[in-house]
Amino acid sequence: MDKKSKILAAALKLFVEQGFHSTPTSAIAKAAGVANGTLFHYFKTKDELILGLYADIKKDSLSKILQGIEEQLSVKAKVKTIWFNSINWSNAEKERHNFKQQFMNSPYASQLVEEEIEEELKFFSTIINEGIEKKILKDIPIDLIYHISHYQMLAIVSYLNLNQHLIEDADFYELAFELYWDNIKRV
Amino acid sequence: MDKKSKILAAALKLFVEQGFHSTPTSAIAKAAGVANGTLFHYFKTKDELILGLYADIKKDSLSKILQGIEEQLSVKAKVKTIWFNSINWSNAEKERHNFKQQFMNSPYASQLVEEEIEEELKFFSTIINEGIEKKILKDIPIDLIYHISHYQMLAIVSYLNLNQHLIEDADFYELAFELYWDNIKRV
DNA sequence: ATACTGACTGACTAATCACTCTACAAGAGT
DNA sequence: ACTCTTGTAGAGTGATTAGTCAGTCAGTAT
Repeated sequence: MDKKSKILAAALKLFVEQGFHSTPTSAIAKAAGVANGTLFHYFKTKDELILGLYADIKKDSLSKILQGIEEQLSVKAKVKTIWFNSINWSNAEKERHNFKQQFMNSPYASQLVEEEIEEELKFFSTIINEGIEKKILKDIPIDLIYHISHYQMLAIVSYLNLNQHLIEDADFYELAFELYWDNIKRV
Repeated sequence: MDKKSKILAAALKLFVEQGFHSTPTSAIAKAAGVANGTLFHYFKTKDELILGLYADIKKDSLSKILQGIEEQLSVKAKVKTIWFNSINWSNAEKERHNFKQQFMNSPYASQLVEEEIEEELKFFSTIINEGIEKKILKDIPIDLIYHISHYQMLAIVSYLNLNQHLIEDADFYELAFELYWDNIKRV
């Protein structure tokens, strides 16, 4: 692993444990096993490191979430795939998930360009749109469906964190997905 | 307003704007119009101030959320009241809401005693339990319903923040509540 | 009057922080 | 052999921070 990756990995771990501002750059460098100056060689400022780490994580999450989406799948199958991918990613990448949440709920989030926020929504929208047109999904605003979907997944991830024994329980996922699907499907 | 309240108010504003750790205690004291030492007279450490502010906000939120709950109301009416109260509180107290979110997603959250977290759940549980027993609500774990409810409200609050024009739209609230109710009611 | 209390002050300090600077090493291109 | 670039190091710096401390002052009880 090159030093830049080591710095990012160490930063992720420490930020999640201690928060952005109570994690000194010196501690990150030390944990990464590099010199103080090396950190600033790769990231001009601490903020750039934080923003860079977020961008990194978002990219990773997005690519994992879109895996296995095929055009010919039914709307429900597509939605289910995204739903599973999202929750699996959050379960598998707890630190990254926590960082994302901490970041999104911090004043840093407002430093993001609007466009960046929309990237995930853009993809989801296509599928939701298809569902609405085919009268499979409720005819309500797309970004309302997106918000509800996003937060329902967060709810499941949070619930699973408190009930670790369910993480391997396939039945639970089926139940949770059907709960979600009932919420957005047309009746 | 006494100085302690002024300190809490100033801290709230600055924490939401700049985050916990990039808000110096000196800035809080200045914004509150008190001397530096006064802040430490009321709060032994900065952490105690942050934790104290959270406790304050939680108390306020809880009391507002429980308003108008009467024993003789139907389960649906009770749930609806809580749902409306919660969303109204978040809309009206944006800064407090943001602080709560920032706090809950930060490493500070883990400093909380388990009991404290459960306070809100305890009240909600009684109602959910009644609903399950009367076969009005789905027969799934109470804290799963709680998680789904909590996050669905967050979704609506977040959606309203991006669509301010709906904040006064009574129809929207009815729609959003029915969406939620469909999710948890027995079919 | 006297004594006492506790809110309040703001200059002060020791520690910590983000970031800079100089130096050096290894490789690549000429 | 020569520079030029890139990566790496870590001591150093000026600014900033949380928290302290010695003391002022208004109010209250005796």
